[in-house]
Amino acid sequence: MPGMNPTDPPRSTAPTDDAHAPSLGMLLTMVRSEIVRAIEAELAGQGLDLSFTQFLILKKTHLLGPASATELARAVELDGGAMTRQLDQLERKGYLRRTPDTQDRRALRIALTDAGNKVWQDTASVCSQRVMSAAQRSLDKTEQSQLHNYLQRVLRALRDKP
Amino acid sequence: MPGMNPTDPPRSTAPTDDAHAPSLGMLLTMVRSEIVRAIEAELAGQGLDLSFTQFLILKKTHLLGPASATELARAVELDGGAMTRQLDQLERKGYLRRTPDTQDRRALRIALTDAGNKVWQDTASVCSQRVMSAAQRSLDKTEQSQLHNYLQRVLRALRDKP
DNA sequence: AAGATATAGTTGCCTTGACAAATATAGTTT
DNA sequence: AAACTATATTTGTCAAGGCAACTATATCTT
Repeated sequence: MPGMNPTDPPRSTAPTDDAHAPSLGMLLTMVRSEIVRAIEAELAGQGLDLSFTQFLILKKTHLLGPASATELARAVELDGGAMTRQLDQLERKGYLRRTPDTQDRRALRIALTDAGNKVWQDTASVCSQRVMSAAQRSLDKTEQSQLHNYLQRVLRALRDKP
Repeated sequence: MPGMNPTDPPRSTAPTDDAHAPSLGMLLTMVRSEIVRAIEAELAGQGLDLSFTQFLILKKTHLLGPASATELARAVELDGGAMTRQLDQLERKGYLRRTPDTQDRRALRIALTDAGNKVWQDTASVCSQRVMSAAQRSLDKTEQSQLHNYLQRVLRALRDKP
C-alpha cells in the first residue's frame, strides 16, 4: 500500500482490512460535500435562501458578466433543462434578469439585478471565501497551489482519455 | 465572443478575466464527476448494468464483509432511505442478499452472493482500478500521496469546524 | 434560396437522494 | 417490568438533475 500512514489506528482484522484509508474518489466526494454543506449553512446563517447550485450561478454570472443560459450551464456543469428551472427561481427571487439577446434571437442574456449584485458582493462571496479559506487553513501557500495543480492534472488525465 | 453589441453592458473587467482557472470547489466537482462518468462507462463497456452508487455498495460490501444496511449507508455516504432502494435493486440483480441479523432483530446482514463476488472481483474492481490509475497517471508516487494527504487535511479542517 | 444541420431555450418524464414519519426492536432508567 | 429513549429499516413525499422531444432561430450546403 503506497500511502500507509503510520498514525492510522489499528483496525479490526476482517477481510483485507484497510477500510480506514478513504480512497481518492471517496475523499473527493467527502471534501466536496462538506464544502457544499458549509457554504449552504453560511448562506442560511446570513438569512439567504440559496441552494449551492444557485450560489454557483450567481457566482458565474458575476464572473462572466451577462452570459447566455447555455454558457452559464456549461460554466457550472449543469444540464440545460435544470438551468432553465434554476433561472426561473433566481429570477423570482429578484437576483437576475433574462433579456432577449439582440444578436441571436434564440438566446438570452442573463444578468444580475442590482439586488443580485449586492447579495453576491456583500454576502454570498464572503460566505464562500470564509468556507474556502477555512478548508485550506492547514495548507500553506505552496501546498494549496500544489493541490490545485494536482487536481488539474488529474482532470486533464481523465479528459485526455486513452 | 461572437457578436459584441455596442449596447451591451461592459464586460466585467474587474475580476481579472482569470475566469479560466477553476476554483478548488469547481475542480473537485469536475474531477469527481469525470471519475463517476468514466467508471460507469467502463462498467457499461463490460456489459454490467451498475450505477456508480451500486458499484460503491458492492465495493464496500466486499470490503467490510457482511454488514448492516446502516453501516453500508454510512460507508458510502448515502441516506438510509436511498440505501433501502439501492439494496432492492442489487438484490433483484442477484448481486447481494439480505439476511435477518440473528443478534439484532431490527437489523439486516447484507452479503454478496457468489454472483456478486464474481462480478466485483472479475469486473467491477478492475474497471475502477483502470480508471483510477489512468486518473493519476501524470502524478508520481510522491505526488499521489501528497494529493491524498492534502485532501485528508482539507477534510479534517472542514469537519473540525472553526 | 431551399433544404439540411446545428444550437438556444423550454418542457415532460424519470430516477435519485434527502428528509420525515412509521414500525419494530434494543437498551436504559426508574 | 413499565416507561423512555435510541437505533434499524422501510415508505411517502419532494426537489434536483439527466435525458429526450419540441419550437424557434442560426448557420452551412448545395
